[in-house]
Amino acid sequence: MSGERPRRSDGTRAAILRAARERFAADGYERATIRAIAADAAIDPSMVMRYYGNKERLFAAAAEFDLRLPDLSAVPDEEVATVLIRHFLDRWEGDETLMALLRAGVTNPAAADRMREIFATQLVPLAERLAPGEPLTRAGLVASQVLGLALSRYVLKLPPITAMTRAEVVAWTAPAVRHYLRGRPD
Amino acid sequence: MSGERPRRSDGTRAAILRAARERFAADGYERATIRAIAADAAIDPSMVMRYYGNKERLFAAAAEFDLRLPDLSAVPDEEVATVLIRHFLDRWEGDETLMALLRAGVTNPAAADRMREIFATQLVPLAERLAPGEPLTRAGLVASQVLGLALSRYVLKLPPITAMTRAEVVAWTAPAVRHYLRGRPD
DNA sequence: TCTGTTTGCCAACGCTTGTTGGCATAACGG
DNA sequence: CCGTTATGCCAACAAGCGTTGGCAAACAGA
Repeated sequence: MSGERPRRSDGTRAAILRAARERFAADGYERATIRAIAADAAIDPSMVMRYYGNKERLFAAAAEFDLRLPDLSAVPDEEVATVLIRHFLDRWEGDETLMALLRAGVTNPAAADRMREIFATQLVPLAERLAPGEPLTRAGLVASQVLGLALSRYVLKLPPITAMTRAEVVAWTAPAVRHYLRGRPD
Repeated sequence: MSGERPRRSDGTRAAILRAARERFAADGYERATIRAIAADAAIDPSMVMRYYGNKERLFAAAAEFDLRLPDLSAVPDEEVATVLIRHFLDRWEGDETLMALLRAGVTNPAAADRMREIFATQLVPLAERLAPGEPLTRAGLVASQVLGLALSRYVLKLPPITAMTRAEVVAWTAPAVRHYLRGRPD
């Protein structure tokens, strides 16, 4: 019932999805053209339409994403923020889907929706287990710091941020994230 | 030598610039069309070309921006972060140029350039006066937090962040910014 | 082997985009 | 007053976009 038998075109479908993620990540929603994606996947643009219907649905398929947040129940309190930031950096650098979501989410409502959904369904529950009250607010603040870091480092490439090593980034931002997770406002 | 005598078309020029800022802020660089901007300014699209040459130069003119960072030399150390965040919120809500720069900067290299330039020439000097060493790094970190906040609150509209009042935002983020300005990494 | 389906390409459509050149009219300078 | 310049609109262009329909070839099941 749930199992779809493999088709001969699965390779092409996967190539399209891979190329789409690349282009959306590099160029954003409007500048990533179906024609360019098709060229990257070495097939005809009309195939993209046949397999994914239209550009919007192609993006939806390419923007499927799991943060894969680790289980932090065994991690000592003082290290939670450090582990979390390291994990986010890994996800940003190891999977271009997040970049596609960020670049597209700034101008495309559906992409922004997906972004909200991801943080609401995946980060908030983690904050619920970790934080002493107000998990929504805390999760939102952590998200804002992580997103700001990604924006500065990977998209805008602010020189002071790109100049930092991974370890420096973690060391500097960990206290801020720790404050959002367990601290109190002024 | 520096004084350009006023032209009869100055009103039109200003209307174009105002409409351009609005559209770039709302839609980003590629979705903000010359035609839409011209319609908002109630003139013909060809006038935009005559007065600004092309779309890229129009954006450059519309994205002229001054952070107007206040003199913080008289502000007590503990309040510097609070004052700074409040000022950024003011600038973000009172002038759509910053939104135009953010929305455009994610996909347009020239806009990203301008963004880097603004933070480098305006925020770094302030960090040099305030911070005990490493002003570049500290300015970059403050920028990342402020940009992340703006992205979450004004662009992506993450529900937990938009639900916060201005005062709550300031109270929660001030300790993080204070850490970036005067604290030490882990 | 014959038949129907899947995979792929080609050519084209309707539309929107940035951009251009020409033509009218209004304002200005002498 | 006339000639020049500035201002504005109209019509059109070439290019690129998402999208569609049809046709050839390869495959699958009988």
